[in-house]
Amino acid sequence: MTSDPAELLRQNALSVTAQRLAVLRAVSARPHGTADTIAEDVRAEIGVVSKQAVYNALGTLVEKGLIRRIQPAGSPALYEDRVGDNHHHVICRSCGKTGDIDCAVGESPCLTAAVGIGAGAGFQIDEAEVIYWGTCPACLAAKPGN
Amino acid sequence: MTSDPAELLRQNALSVTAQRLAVLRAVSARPHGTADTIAEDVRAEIGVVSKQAVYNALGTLVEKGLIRRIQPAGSPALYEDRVGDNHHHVICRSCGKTGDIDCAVGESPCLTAAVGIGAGAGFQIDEAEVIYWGTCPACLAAKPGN
DNA sequence: CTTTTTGCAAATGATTTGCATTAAC
DNA sequence: GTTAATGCAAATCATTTGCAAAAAG
Repeated sequence: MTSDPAELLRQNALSVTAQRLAVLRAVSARPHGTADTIAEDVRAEIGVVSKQAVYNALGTLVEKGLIRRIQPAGSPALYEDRVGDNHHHVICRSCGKTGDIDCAVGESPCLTAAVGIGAGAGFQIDEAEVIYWGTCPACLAAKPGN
Repeated sequence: MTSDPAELLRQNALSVTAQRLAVLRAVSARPHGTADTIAEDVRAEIGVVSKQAVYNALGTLVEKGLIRRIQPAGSPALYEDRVGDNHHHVICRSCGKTGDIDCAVGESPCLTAAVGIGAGAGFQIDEAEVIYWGTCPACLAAKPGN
């Protein structure tokens, strides 16, 4: 089906370029990478890419729903290729490590939970962005008291 | 108890300055204001304030837990004085209007839901940041099809 | 050949940083 | 008088924008 990156692009009326393919691959290979990280990975793969090509590709891919953008407070945006499943993220305050968390409450609990409540009543919710802030196991071990 | 702003500052080992008091008041008076909005409000109250004093005050107050910072993707940070209660936010994609949403699932469902799950296992969660994206009633009415 | 994308540079916007001046304690 | 906070300017960082050159369809 849509397992082939090039095919995936074509299906979305996008030109198939080496940069986009590399970006797509980089996002898959290293989930939760920043635009910078991805640019590096892409460079490692196809030599050179301009920062704009990366931003451009990422933006387009997000628009088409091929990848997802996560924007944590105060940090650069992260990108991942898990789309369509309602999952959320944990971010370590110390090292920035990011993990996935499958929503524990069911299918899309946050969305249903939010509809028609108090001060936010009447809003037509289309997306729930959930970020858990905390400390990852490694950092917990490294700095027990400190 | 801590109803007096000046007292509140004192309790947190902070100097009581006109700017901080005004910032505190502005955040209470206009929840979900941006740093800019707050700066304006403060200026309306005490004449002049530098942008830095505002950022400074907001940063300190957030650190001390007197106010809360909400950072929506791609938009300037918002500030509010509702702290300590596990509530979330809805933001309108069209007009940016922000509303509060009391967590429908109970006390601190998101926190408990997250502990010890799959890829995020072992994280010590200390905060759940939830932002619902959608369209507010006004914008829904204004642009039905468009 | 026409349209889209890349690449380079410059622009934008929010937030931070450095340091002298000023106010708080 | 000493410490902490303000104000002004400059710096930083992620991301966007504009436009010519290059590649895709």
